[in-house]
Formats: sequence, C-alpha cells, structure tokens
Amino acid sequence: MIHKTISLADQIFERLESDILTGVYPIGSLLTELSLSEDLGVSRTPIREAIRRLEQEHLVESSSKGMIVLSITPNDAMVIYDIRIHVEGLAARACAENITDEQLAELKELLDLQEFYIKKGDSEKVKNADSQFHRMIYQFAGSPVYYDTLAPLHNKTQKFRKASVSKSGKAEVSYNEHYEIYRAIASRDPEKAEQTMKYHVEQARARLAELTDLT
Amino acid sequence: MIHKTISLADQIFERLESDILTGVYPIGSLLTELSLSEDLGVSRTPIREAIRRLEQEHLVESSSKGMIVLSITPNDAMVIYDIRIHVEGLAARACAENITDEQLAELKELLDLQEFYIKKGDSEKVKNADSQFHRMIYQFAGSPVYYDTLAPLHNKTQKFRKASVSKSGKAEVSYNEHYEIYRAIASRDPEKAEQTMKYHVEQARARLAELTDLT
DNA sequence: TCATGAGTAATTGTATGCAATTATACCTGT
DNA sequence: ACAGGTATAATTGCATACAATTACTCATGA
Repeated sequence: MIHKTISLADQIFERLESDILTGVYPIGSLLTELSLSEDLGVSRTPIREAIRRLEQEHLVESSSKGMIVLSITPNDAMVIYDIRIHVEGLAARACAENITDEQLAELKELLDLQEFYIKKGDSEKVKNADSQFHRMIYQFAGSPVYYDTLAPLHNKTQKFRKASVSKSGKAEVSYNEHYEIYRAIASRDPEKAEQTMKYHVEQARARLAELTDLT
Repeated sequence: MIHKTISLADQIFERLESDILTGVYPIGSLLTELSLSEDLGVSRTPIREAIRRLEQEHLVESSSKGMIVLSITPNDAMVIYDIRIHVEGLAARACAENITDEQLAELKELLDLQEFYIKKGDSEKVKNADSQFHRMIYQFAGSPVYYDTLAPLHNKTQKFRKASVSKSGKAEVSYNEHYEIYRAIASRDPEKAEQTMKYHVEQARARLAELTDLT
C-alpha cells in the first residue's frame, strides 16, 4: 500500500484550525509556539508554518505574548452566510453546467451516506457528510476559485452550525434540501441549482439567526 | 521615529505574491527554496513560511522539483469577477450602513488622490489608488470577513486588470464609477451603494472579457 | 508606599544542520 | 546501442541553536 505522507505542518494546521473552530481553544486563548510544540511533540518549525496560515485566515492574531485565538463573532457568521448565499448559488449553477457523470455519481454517493447516518442517528457523521457535500460542489464547479473562496467560509460556520444541526430533527430538512440541489444539478438545470442552493443556505442562515437573536 | 519591523517572511510573501500576479515569475516557472533564498539573501526559513501562504492561496503548487507558479487562468479571472460582483455589492451595502464620518473622509481623500493622478497621467499611481479604494470599502464594511474574502480575489485580478486599465482612457470611466459609489455610501443609501458597486465590477468584468474573448 | 530600573525570563525571528526523499547522470552489461 | 541499476546531486521536511525583542519580577531608593 502506498503511504502518502502528509507533512506535520499540514496536519498541525488542520488540527489547530479544527480545534479553534470547534472551541477547543476558546476565543481569547493564548497559544505560544513553545507550548504547542511541547503539546504536539514536534519542533517549532512546522508549528510556525501552521500558525502563519491560521494568521492568514484570521483565526489567530499575533501579540507580544503569543498568538491570540480570534475565531469569529456571531455577526461575522451572519455575514459569512450572506456571502455564501450568493457565492454558493453561483457554485451550484456552475456545477450544473460543468459536472461530469463520474462526479455526479460521487455526489450521489455522499448524499446516500448522509441518509444512511441520519437513519442510524450518528449526528457526527451526518455533519461530516453534510460538509463534504458542500465541499464537493465547490470542487466540481469548474474553477479552484470557488473552493478557495468558499471552503474557508464554510469551515468558519461549522462551529456555529454545530449547535444548530445536531439538536432537534433539522437533519432531515437539511438532507431534503441537499437532495433537491442534487436533483437540479443532475438534470443540468443551472437556474434551479442556483435557486435551491440559495434557499438551502438561506435556511441555514435563518436557523442560526434563530439561535443567536441576530438578523 | 518608531520603526515598526516587518518580518522577512511577511516581506517575502508580499513580494512573491506581487511578482507572481504581475508576471515576473511566469505561470509554470519553477521556484526552489534554495534559489529564492540565494536571490533574496535570506535563509530558507522565512522563504518557506511565505511559500506555505502562497500555497494556501493557490498561487504556487508543490512538485517534486520545487514550487510551480500557478497564478490564474482567464476563466478563473471571470469567475472571480462573478463572485466580486455579488460580494462587493454586499460590502458596499454594509459600508453604507456602517461607515463612520472619519472613514468616509478617508475614502474621499483616496478618491481625490485618484483624480489627481489621473490628471497627472501617472497610471501606476492611479491603479494603486483604485485598488486602495476597493480595499478600503472591504475594511469599512463592518466585518473582517469582507476583507478576508475579497482582498485575495481582488489581488488576483490585478494582473489581468493591468493591461485593461492602463491602456486607453478607461481610467476616467473607472473614476466616475468610484465617485458614484462614494456618493451612495456618503448618503448612507445601502441600496444604491450595492447597485453602483455591482455595476462597477460588472463593467470591469466586461472590460476584461473584451480583452480575453471570454464571456 | 510607590515609582523606577536592572536583571531575568519568555517569546518570536532567523539561520543552519541533518535526514529523507526524489530526480538525474553516468556507467555497466548484454 | 540501449536498458537497468547505482551513485550522486538536488530538494524538501524537521529540528535545533542563536539572536533580538518584549514582558515580567524584584529589589532599591525617594
């Protein structure tokens, strides 16, 4: 078996990004290169490379005493949804125009997976499949620009979405919306793909607004 | 005088980003850490940190022989404009809702500067003021999300815009559009701010499409 | 008691060294 | 002459060492 080696720097970036977005490191926490390198058991070099990238995404901010965890405010989250409503709409439209049959099959597979885990009640896996569904659309939209723009935005909303999706029976609603998006893309209907995606993200935005008392 | 020190890694990132976007390093060129460190007279450490960030923005891609310069295709540029049309519209709207009087004065000053350089015929400075005008709107929109999303997109279009704006008398047209955007923001008219900004970016997209025979 | 200053600790920025992987060139055998 | 393999070179990944800056502590003097 071929073992593709992923650099420590990359692994650490993904881990730190995830830990920041899910609140393992709360907003305002102080991270130092030394403490991270001790915790993770690596030298400062890969830590630094990961931190520079987090800095670029404004997930941390340098201070004289170390790196301060920023994450995002509820207002930022609403702005992200406003942007996603438009840009994911464009991405879904582009997807309907450009997707190949193989890619379409992959998308369907992910949808089935989401259904499977909903029935099984594994909300962690559901959330995962949900995220991957969106990311896949970014990837199949025909330009890396979509992915580069949307993936960081999508990541940042995960933290907030967590509370929203996992409780109550909203998972089915989300799944049904995904299914409609899939159908529109599968029938190569750009107009409908954009419409259904926009509606889906608008609903997600509304679910969040409900929780945080923001408009 | 206080001398704020900017790290070598940051300086190198900005320099490489600019050099890639302006074609100093053509698409497909091979950059190695060693050759860059020799050319720039620094060690590999800050070079690596800069490269990791370029990689994150998909401006370079790692290969076994070094880093390959990617930049963007004309199609990517059109996608970027499609996204900017929507998101900068949102940003201008948010700006009209949130901008302070001081910020408004800053924006006006930049506009005047742009006018000044147009009359002087310094197209390099005009282009600079133009970019800064947009960036300022991202900053005054009330959430760092706007800046983080739009700044990389805007940067990437610079390379293509270069040919478009510098030739012919399009600079005045662009200035007039900026002025309309400013007026809408100054009168705190979100609807009109969004409208005028969308129109402005659409025009920029059209100017590029003309040059590259894309739609 | 409080301000001040020196010394110390903590932290980042940069350079360098070493290991591991991958490409290249050359050489040898058929 | 060409295929295959070995040695060498090039390149990255990671760790460590050192320098410089900044924060902190504590003692001392007014």
